[in-house]
Amino acid sequence: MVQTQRHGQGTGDRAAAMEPGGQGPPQYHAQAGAQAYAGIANGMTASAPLAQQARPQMAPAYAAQPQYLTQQQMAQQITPQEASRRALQAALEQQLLQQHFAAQGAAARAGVPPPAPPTQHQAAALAAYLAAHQASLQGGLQGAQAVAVTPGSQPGGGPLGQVYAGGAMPNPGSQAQMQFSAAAPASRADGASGGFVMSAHGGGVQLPFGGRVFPPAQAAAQAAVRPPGVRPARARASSAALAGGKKHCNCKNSRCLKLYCECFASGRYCEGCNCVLCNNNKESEAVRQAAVEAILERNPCAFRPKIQGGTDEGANAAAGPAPRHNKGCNCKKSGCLKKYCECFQASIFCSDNCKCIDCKNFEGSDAREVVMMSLMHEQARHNSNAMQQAAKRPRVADPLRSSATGGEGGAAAAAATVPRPRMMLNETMREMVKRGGLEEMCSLLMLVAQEEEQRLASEPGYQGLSADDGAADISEAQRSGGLSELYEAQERAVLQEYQSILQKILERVNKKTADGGDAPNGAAADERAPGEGQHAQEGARDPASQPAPAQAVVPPGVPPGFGALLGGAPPAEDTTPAVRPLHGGGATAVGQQWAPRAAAPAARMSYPNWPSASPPAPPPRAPEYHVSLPQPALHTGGALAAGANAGGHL
DNA sequence: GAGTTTGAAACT
DNA sequence: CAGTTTCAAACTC
Repeated sequence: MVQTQRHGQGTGDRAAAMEPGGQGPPQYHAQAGAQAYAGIANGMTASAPLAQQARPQMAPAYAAQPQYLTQQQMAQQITPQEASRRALQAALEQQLLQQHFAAQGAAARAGVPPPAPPTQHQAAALAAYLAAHQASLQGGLQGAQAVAVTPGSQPGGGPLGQVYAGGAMPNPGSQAQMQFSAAAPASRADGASGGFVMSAHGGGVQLPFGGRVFPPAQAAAQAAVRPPGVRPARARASSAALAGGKKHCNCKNSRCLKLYCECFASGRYCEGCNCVLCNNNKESEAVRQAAVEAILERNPCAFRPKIQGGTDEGANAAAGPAPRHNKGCNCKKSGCLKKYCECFQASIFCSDNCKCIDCKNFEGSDAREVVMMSLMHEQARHNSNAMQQAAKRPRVADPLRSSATGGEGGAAAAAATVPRPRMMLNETMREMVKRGGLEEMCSLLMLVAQEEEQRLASEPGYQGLSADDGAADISEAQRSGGLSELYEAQERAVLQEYQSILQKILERVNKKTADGGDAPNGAAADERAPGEGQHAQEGARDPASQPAPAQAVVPPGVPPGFGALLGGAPPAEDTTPAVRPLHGGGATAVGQQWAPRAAAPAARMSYPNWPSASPPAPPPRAPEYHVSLPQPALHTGGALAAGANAGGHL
């Protein structure tokens, strides 16, 4: 497995750490790990069990040291930290392989070329993640991140990148930094991205070339809602066009060498973008490197994820720090309810870090709820349309749909044909909220919901919408592997949740009526005179008047406010049997308005391709890993638990 | 698809 | 550090 060695101790500034030969902070070398994972890329088939396939492939890389130890050997040789690290790696490795094999299966069903196996870069990314994890265990960092920047790209495979491990440190200023090396070449033969930024928040680790590795607890939830390889259609297919979860930029003047460029900012080479005079590519590596250094000189944290902290999946929302934007937003006109706002885009509430004006992106904001419902409605329609498009499309092999892009051309095409949201409806809803017409709004929403229901009912094969069948439908769709079935199930679940939310709003209106108050709830507070600083005006955000906001913690790619859809029900079919969450994904009580009904939890859904901030780093308080492996049990007093208690985990 | 709006990044 | 300009994405028509 990965031999993460700590060669030094201490702290240091990031810039110094990145200077070749500079006096470094702790150096971690995950070379063995990258080599080990190289075995993953050797082309395995989906016919044999994962473990049976992975292990033999990896064996050569570990030839120098025993890979499988007896329990006695383990007890003698393995420290608790090492045991936890190995367990984590095994779990992540399994996910990586599962993603790959599932994608293979999906490709086979769709008649498209199989996806490329995990690359050495992915392996290196994983190794970096593990290194950061190790650092967090040893350094006691809270909410540690693994951020890999500045690809080394030395021919023949020099240092692949830099890993920065940081986070909310118990001791301000203390940071552990490390460098990992990998035997893998610094860039893929196909010229794809060389650099990457990983966010090791609870939302998982975004691997450099698509794919995402989740901590065990989330992996199960993810697997439960979406068959790997099946991508929901996109919300917007123009500039937000995604490939493997990546956006394509359209930079014209920055040469993709400034942080304006999302590709560059996220550490990726531009690939398939529409940019002009792009220098963010392998060929211009020298120029690119200079740009990276210049930016880091100006701001050493420039490539760090903008969103930090938070809880895992919201299950323990009250227990951990809420995710927040590092710098905070400065929105003036959008009310922080449009994707101009980085907080909103990242699916988090605005925080004290923000300097926004007339902010409506806080917990309990009715204006936010309206926007969320609008988005949800749009998403339901969107999925429905995509489903119909997919159903109409004959399943034939399309040579133009390359595996490199995840074979999502179909989804893109479907998305491109999706009609625009009902702007009039949205405007009407906003107006109603301004006037305090919650009841009117609810009536309207009811009508829309009925319309959707009737429309769906008119479609052949529609089974109707019951209160409890959402999850079962999705599971069934997964088993059948049908894209259209999945969308159908998703839409049903969305409508179900939609129904639930409407019910809640009506209950609130009724309650207010009963209480003798007819004020439009938070809407009145939301609609304040523009120009007033929100922190002065938002009582809801005043810590003295309201408890700390339990942030809506949602996985990356989930539309803001959809968190309640995701966390709760255990997967109908646990696809990661070797991994079990320590604190299972219990029902997520994210903001009271959005909590699913206890009696009829909605099916959890995932919207992985929802355009989100780059890098996609939402949720998260560091997850508490607990992995069942054929290794000594991780005793609670061990590193894992110790790390968790100290917040020193990823 | 063109034009406008918005807010982050970059610059002064 | 504040104000201004540049930039690209989000949004509207």
